[in-house]
Amino acid sequence: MFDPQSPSPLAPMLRKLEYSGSLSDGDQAAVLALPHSLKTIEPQAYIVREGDRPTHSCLLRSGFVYRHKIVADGGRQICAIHMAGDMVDLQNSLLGLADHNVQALTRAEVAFIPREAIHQIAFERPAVGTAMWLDTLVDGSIFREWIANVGRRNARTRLAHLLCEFALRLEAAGLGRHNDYTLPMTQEHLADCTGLTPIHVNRTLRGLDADGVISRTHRSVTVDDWKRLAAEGDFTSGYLHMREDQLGLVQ
Amino acid sequence: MFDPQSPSPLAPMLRKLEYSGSLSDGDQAAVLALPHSLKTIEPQAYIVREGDRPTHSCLLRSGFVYRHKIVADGGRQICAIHMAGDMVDLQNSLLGLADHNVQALTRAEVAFIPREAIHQIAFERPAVGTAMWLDTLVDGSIFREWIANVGRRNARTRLAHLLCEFALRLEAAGLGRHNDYTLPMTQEHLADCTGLTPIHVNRTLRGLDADGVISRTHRSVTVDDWKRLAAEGDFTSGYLHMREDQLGLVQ
DNA sequence: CGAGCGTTTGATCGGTGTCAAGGATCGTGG
DNA sequence: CCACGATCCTTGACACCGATCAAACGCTCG
Repeated sequence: MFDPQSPSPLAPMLRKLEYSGSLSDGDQAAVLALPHSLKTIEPQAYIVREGDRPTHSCLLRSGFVYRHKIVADGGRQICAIHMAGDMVDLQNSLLGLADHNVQALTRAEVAFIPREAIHQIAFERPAVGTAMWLDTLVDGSIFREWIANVGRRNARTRLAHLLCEFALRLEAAGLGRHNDYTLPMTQEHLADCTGLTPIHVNRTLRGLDADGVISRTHRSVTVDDWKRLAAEGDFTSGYLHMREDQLGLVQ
Repeated sequence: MFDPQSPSPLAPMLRKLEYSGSLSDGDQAAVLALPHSLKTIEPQAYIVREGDRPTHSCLLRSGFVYRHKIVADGGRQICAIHMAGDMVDLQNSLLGLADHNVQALTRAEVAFIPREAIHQIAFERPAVGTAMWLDTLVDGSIFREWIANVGRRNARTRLAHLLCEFALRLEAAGLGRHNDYTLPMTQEHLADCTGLTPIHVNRTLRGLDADGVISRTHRSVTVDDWKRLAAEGDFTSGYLHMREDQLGLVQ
């Protein structure tokens, strides 16, 4: 069922779970041996729709997905972006009724894990349970920061902040470097993350570019002046609750 | 230590924890017997400040508290309001480093519980642990709704939505009725919940009042037309994840 | 090489912010 | 019980950030 010689499809999960300290060999093996089914999701495809009653959580093995809500006038608000290693659906599956949509940003490889298996391992192995609980608390911390971002910052600050967050999370996930990374999002996605229109996102990004804070080519972002970007974005990394060694040279 | 005849100071905790089904007598007794120290917090006093390393969670026994962040230009964004029965500080104390402030809105009676005791009961009694985990997930769900509220709705819709949320949560907590309740917040607080200015909150509330949707006298809100308020606020109760019997006659 | 999607640009509009000042209400202390 | 002071609410005029509308451009991928 699980061959310890070859990397398990669930291996990306360990990185996030070892936030609060490393797991014992037994805990790690138990995580990697969780029952699951692998699936590839096409770009734009929905993983969960608001109103669904999902019975599985999913681990994102590669690619990007985002959570969003649609409001009355048709507007879309993105409330989270997830990348390889993230547990994407504890929120909806444990609560029973999905209160938001989860959609693929790029092609994504996921592993669906039955909710009961998650629940079981959480309480049979407290170190794993604690790690998963903390993971949901970190998600909550990022939600709070996003509330402040869209509620009380202007367009330029919002975007600079978002770029800083992506920089650190991508670097921690081994998907880029904080001062040079590829963002698989259109300006419309950025607009829906920040509560702006795509037109204004465009103008604002060009402003950051013209001022020498960042450079952009297609989807890749180069941070020319990290300290300035962080200052413009009112960004401090505390709310991400990363370990020292994950923060690397930044901050 | 704990006299089952008289109500324990921790009794308000049970209401929230029994969301996912009732707890056994043993679980209930264990919750009520958690070590704790009682304290009264004056209005405006801080319970946790950003940057603190809190070692205790606290149960809110009476009164109201709010979570907020201060951004670079001095603006304040409130990201949650808590009322009697809520566990206020799982987020900060379990994560270690506080990423936001928690402040008293009114005089509040709280019970501080050591973080280790929370952690211990969560894993010794899976039903309690599950209930606490779900509680943090519901908090997260509300955060997501607030992101959408400040990010993609106009002033009138934001405020109507907020009033609907308070209506249901206050009623569920036994602190009012959904169509007639007292709100212990100033218009400045409402502004900081919705990412608006107090002046615009004032104009918008007057508008809702003039249009016969609500009536206001000092801090009390009467909902004259619940269906209309919910429609104006783009409000559906799903994201609150309340039990059927808590939703009462609404929806 | 062509089609489609995403980006860029300009002109104008409107919702919300800002500034300033007056008015109501509540809690406090005499 | 009344007077007072502080806080909160209310109102108006004006400014501005970001939205909206419209159209052209350019890059990618098939």
